[in-house]
Amino acid sequence: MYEQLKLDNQLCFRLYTAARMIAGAYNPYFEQLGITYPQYLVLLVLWEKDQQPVNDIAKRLLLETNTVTPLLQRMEKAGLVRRVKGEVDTRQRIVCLTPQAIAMREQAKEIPAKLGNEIGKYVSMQELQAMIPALDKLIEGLQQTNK
Amino acid sequence: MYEQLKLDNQLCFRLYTAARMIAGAYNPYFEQLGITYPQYLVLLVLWEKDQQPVNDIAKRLLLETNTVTPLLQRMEKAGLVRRVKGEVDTRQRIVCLTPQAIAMREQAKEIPAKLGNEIGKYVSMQELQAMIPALDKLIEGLQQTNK
DNA sequence: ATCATTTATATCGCACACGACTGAAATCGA
DNA sequence: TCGATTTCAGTCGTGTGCGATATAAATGAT
Repeated sequence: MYEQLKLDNQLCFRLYTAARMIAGAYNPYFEQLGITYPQYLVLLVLWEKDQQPVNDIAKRLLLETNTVTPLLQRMEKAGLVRRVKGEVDTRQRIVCLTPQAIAMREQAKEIPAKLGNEIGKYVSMQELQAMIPALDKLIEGLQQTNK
Repeated sequence: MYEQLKLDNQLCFRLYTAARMIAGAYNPYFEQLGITYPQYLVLLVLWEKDQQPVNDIAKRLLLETNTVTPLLQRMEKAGLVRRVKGEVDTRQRIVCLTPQAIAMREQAKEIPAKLGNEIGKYVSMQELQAMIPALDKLIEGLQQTNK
């Protein structure tokens, strides 16, 4: 009767838990670098393309600006980024990597492979890869719905 | 060279985002009930079996007690649970559903199906079901590693 | 029986996440 | 051109998550 309300039947709980578990597995590596998982995501975005306004970073990570702003402020305090006033559009704040954060890329380079090894002990890469299209469709769809 | 550090190549980012998106999709329903997603998870656990100590709930949700305790305190303040001293082991706090929370089960019954419809617009149930074994293996594996 | 260890819960501090809202700058429309 | 609207970034309040730590009760060892 309440079959649907059983925890074991809920895909969402698994996604929620898996995300936390992976973040936990990343943590030892991030600790060495003095960053957090969301800060790592910001670095990924900026390593791909430096000097982006807050909004572009937020959109890329599918986060709200009121999440990203404080995140960037903490990263600035930690010496990872600078936030300079936009010249074309003065409302914007352009986020730039510091030399320290640029150098950090070399350290971080090995992390995904290490995580991959860790996770690969438990799940085959094939199974993991197979999840990606479904996740992308889910994200794409709900992202529209939620706004 | 830094191919591994591209956001698009990261499974973890997708899990993290998908979990947030689904939570967002749940929110309209939870708002009506005056609960949050983690509180809903606690209710799922207690609807299955009432009167559990804090530790059992935490273990079931794979959360730390220092996450669950404040969660339960908020739920107690909201009139959803009572936390009574354990009689056998006085260190324990047995968490009990209030009549209000028991009644809420009827309201909540429809939620998973509604979410299923929502998500089903974008991803087939088959694809979603197919992810479950991989997620379970991943969670099981990392859960051990992370402690 | 008594002391050391373990266990159950809790507190504290910090870092997200997000809804609601604000202020200032850019843009749009008549 | 000039007032209305939109956009960008930000603040504030609330609710998680979790590492570190505290406290009291239960358990184990001698």
